[in-house]
Formats: sequence, structure tokens, C-alpha cells
Amino acid sequence: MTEAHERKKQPEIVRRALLDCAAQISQEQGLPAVTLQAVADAAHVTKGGLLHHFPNKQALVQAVFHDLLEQLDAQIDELLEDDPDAHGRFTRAYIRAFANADSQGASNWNALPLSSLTDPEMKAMWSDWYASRLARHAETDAGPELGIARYAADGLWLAGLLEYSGVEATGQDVLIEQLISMTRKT
Amino acid sequence: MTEAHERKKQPEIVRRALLDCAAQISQEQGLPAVTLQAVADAAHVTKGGLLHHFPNKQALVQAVFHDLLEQLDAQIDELLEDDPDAHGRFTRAYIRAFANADSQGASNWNALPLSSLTDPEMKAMWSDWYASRLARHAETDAGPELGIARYAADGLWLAGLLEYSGVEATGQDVLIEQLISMTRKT
DNA sequence: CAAAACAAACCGACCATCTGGTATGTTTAC
DNA sequence: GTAAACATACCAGATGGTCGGTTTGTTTTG
Repeated sequence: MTEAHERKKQPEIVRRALLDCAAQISQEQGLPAVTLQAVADAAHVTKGGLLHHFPNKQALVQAVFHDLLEQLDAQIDELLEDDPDAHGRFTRAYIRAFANADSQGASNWNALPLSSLTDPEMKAMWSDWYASRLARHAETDAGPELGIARYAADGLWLAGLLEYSGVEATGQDVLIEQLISMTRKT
Repeated sequence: MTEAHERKKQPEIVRRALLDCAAQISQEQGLPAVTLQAVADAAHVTKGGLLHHFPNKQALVQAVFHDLLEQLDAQIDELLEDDPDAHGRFTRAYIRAFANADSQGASNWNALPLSSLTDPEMKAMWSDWYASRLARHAETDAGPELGIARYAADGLWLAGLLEYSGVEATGQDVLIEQLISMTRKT
């Protein structure tokens, strides 16, 4: 993204740029548009340079996915800290994280996770993350009501991608708050 | 799919075969595997023959999507008839339809709808269908609780695709019944 | 009713383009 | 000076799509 030029030979910066550019292309034009050439061009590197950082395309895409997962993980941790209520704490953070990912423009959290269903390894990545996270919060976030709330958050996020983007955004905040209230102890 | 051979020059059958084969390939190997050649081979037609029925690949994929939408629509209508309770009738049918699409093997209802987020036209197809259907059942299926139930159904369906397929299928039926109960009048 | 005329259904070869990937060279950092 | 960080050149394969032609079905005509 940012002109990672001028400064010479800074592999970590280049690597970051590659990840960011790949994520952006994926969200703006869909995963099929994420070609080695396109990513390399966007990051002001040649295809050879790209393939120096990632041995093949699969590795690149998976790295992007892993990166997004880490961002999500971090954001959830952040939200967890600001929540005094114990019961359903993780579920609330989960809901809010996906709500942000949906509405805010800063989200690279679109096409990739969906299209990743094709790739078994990425499927496993998500499954593992979700399972481990759920295990960690078993004491506060078990129970079917909370599970439904999380599923609804997924559905809401999915719906956000399907809308004409913009239309009928009204009422979404209300729905999210209603989901949050579902996580409170009855 | 079926040997649409022997019987000569039956365009409607060939067209159906092409749609079915494309749908099957898409669900078994993901949408990127849906190539003109692959679909044509599977339907025992040449690429030229395929392109006689569909002017280009986009038209083919959109036709498949349209077809799946019609199937969903029909199944929902079926479920609607067997439901004596008025309030939340559509929402229950929606939930059950997606639950079936998820668990049953007969579902071609996987990769395509997801990957279709790339294509604006298919996005619109879904949006339009959903909006019109919602308008038709405005009197029985308005209200945020029912909306949440539907969103949760979406999320549940999505989760079904992400699982290792098989593991933890337990409890899913319970969750669905819980969703159904959410649609009853309070 | 048969044959000609037309149109639809389908085939097979071909092509321009793009894709991921390799192999090899050149530059920079330590 | 040596190893990492890149660039350049190149390729083999696949993909979507076009085009001319052939087969099959339908309609028209005498």
C-alpha cells in the first residue's frame, strides 16, 4: 500500500506491504483477482520478489488469512478488557468485532474468509481458532443462547456483504444491541 | 450428470445437465473448478456446445445461481404450507430450508452462494429475492426477533460449511429447534 | 407427402491471454 | 565476501472465447 520505496532492502516492510495489498485486492475485487502479478504490482515489487517472501500463491493467501485472524484475535482481546460483565463476555466481543468489521471501512475482512471455504487448510485455521477460543471462554460463554447470538452475528456480517452496501444500513445498530442484550444473564 | 446421450438433439435436457453439472462441480471442488471445459466434459458436451447454450461463463454461473434460488424458493413454499401457525411462518421455513441444505447430502447449496459475493449481479439476485420474500411476509414475519432468528440460521449454515464436516454435528438439531422456538409468539 | 429451405443444436480446431512457477542474474546489507 | 533481497527473462499449461463447419430437426412448398 504505502510507498515502500526509497528505503532499500527492508524485507519486513515489503512483506507487510504484500500482505496488505493482497488483502485489499481480495476485498475490493474478490479472491480470484488476487494474482501474483497484481499483488506484486500493488506492492511495488516484481513477481520474483514476491515469490522470495512466499514460496507459492497458497502460502501467500494463507498468510493473509492468518494475518486477518490475528487482527481479529487482537481486537477481541481489546474488547474483552473493556467489558466488566463476566457472563457472555467473549460472545459480546465477538459480536462487536464482526460488527466493526462490517460497518467500518478499515475492514479487510470480506471476500477472503468466504472464499477460503475452498481451501481445507484455511477451513481448519478458522475452526481451530474458533474452537480454542471457545474452550478458553467455556466458563463464561457456554450455552445455546450465546451460541445463537454468535451465529446471528455471523449471519448479520454475511448480510452486510450481500447488501448493495449502503442501503438499509439503518436498524443494523439496533439489531446489534439486541444481540448484545441476548448475551446478558436472564 | 445423467447420460444425456442416445436421445439426440434435446436442448432442454442438455441445458439442465449443464446446470446440474456446474452446480455439482462447484459444490465438490469449489467455484474456481467450474471451468467451461470441466462442465462441458461432465455433461458430455463440447465446449462449443456449452457456449451455444450460455454465451459466456458468467451467464452460466448466474444461471446456476438463479436455478438454486428457484429451488430454495420452491422448498420454502412447501414448508410454508405445512405450517399452521401464522406468526413467523416464513422465518421457520427459512430456517428449516437452510438446515436441510446444510445437513442433507442433496444440497448443491454451498460454494456458489458464497463465492457469488464477488459478482454484483448475483448479489443483487439474492438481495432482490430476499427483499421481495420479506415484503410478501411482512405481516407475519416482521420484527427484530425473527430477523435475528434468520440471521442465526445463516450463521449456522455458514458454520456447517466451515466444520470439518461431520465433527460436532451433534447439537445442531437442538440449536435449530431452539431457533424455531424463537419464532413463536412470546 | 416428399423434398427443398431454413434454423437450431452441436462439434472441433484454433487463438490470445493470463496464470503460477522456475532459473538465473544483479544489487544491497552485514 | 557471502548470503539475503530483490529483478529479469522465460515457460508450459490452462482458460475463456471465436469461428467455420456439420449434423439434426422443423417448416415451407409444390
